[in-house]
Amino acid sequence: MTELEKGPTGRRRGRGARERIISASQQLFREQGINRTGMDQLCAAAQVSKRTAYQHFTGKDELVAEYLRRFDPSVLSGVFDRTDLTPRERLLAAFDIPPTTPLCPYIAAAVELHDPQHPASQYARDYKEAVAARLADTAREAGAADPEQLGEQLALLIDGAAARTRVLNADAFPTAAAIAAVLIDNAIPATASDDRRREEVSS
Amino acid sequence: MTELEKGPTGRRRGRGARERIISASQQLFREQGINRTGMDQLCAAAQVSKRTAYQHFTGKDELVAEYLRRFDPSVLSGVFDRTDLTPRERLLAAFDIPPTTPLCPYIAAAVELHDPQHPASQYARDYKEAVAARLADTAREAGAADPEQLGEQLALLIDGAAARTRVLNADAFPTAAAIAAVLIDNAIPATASDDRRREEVSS
DNA sequence: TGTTATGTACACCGCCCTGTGTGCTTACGG
DNA sequence: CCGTAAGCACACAGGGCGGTGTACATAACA
Repeated sequence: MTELEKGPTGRRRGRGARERIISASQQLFREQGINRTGMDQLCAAAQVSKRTAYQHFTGKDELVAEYLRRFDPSVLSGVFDRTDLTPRERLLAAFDIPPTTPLCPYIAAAVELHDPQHPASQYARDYKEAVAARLADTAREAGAADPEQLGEQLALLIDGAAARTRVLNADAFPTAAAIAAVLIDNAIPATASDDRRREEVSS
Repeated sequence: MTELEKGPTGRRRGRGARERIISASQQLFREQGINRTGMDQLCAAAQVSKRTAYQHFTGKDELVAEYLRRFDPSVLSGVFDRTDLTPRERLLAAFDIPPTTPLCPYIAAAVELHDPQHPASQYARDYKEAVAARLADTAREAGAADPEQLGEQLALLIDGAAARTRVLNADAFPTAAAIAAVLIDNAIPATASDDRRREEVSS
């Protein structure tokens, strides 16, 4: 069954209702949250009948899981694949988020679902660990003494900035970037090639 | 830990139903989240009739706001008022949270309510800013070069650890504490007192 | 052509939620 | 003692939610 997983708008037989549903959920779940988005509204936004939606997904939970599963490409890839930046610049670029980003949906999902056993919560953990791993890879490339530690630290900074931005309604990523710069400089033994700002502690 | 009897509000003849309601909401909203806690369940836990609850609070929103408003004493005070610690130790003690703490309820509330105009969201902002201010005060006491910046940075670390703990279901505060130690040491010009501890082993 | 998978339109169910209306019981203060 | 206000028990309204049943329409492919 369902061999229609052709990625680009699977023009198999129907007219891609499944993609429209996922696309609508990407938008609505982000804008309004998961619990505040009803299936009626979602189906209306996707221009899909409710019956069709429930033929593609056994329930809302499965849709939520798929919504989280399909996320990495949009945020993760854009930063780490830039070859025009040095590894150190790439680490810092992770904190240059466009102001359009509302909030990391994985944090929101973990709070809203409130069930660590939920499949979507598992995807959230996977994503968070994947981000930390990629940060660690880049940290290793940059010559950090303990790449795993630095990766975990930078990941924590990103999450902190995301959470704080949400609560305070004010961009907290510059603060996180400043911390990241300090951590990176402290973690890289002695790199003369980079433009790192040696900090003489005020003075 | 419901030690609800005899609040200062018990001036009337009633048996402090209001305090019981707030106490129950403290527990249930934290354990289950706001949206997942119905008024029926809450009233049952508080041993209060639903009618009484709605005579004390015009609606659930008002109760949620009050739930957030009454929080600072339990978490905030315990750390900053310890005179047995040096300012630097006090800053680090903010990351020594007991494992009983589920998650900063302000972050959860901001996600669950999803409305920056909600009065509870305003309380959340006030609290976050108050914590940052107290951290800044302590940082100033510790002799930091830029206390406000350090306070904001440490506050971000706390929020990041809270969010990450929630998503990954694993304690992230040790990592945050390690970052905090680096930031503090970098921010304090030259600690002649030299009370800096040995480097904590960060997992 | 016909079959089958896919999608549509709309009504519908049961559940749980916030919030009320109504009448009754209790505790206190004068 | 009685009066009054706080609190209680119970039922119920109104609505949104997730999810389903049924009958019909369309596109692809044999």
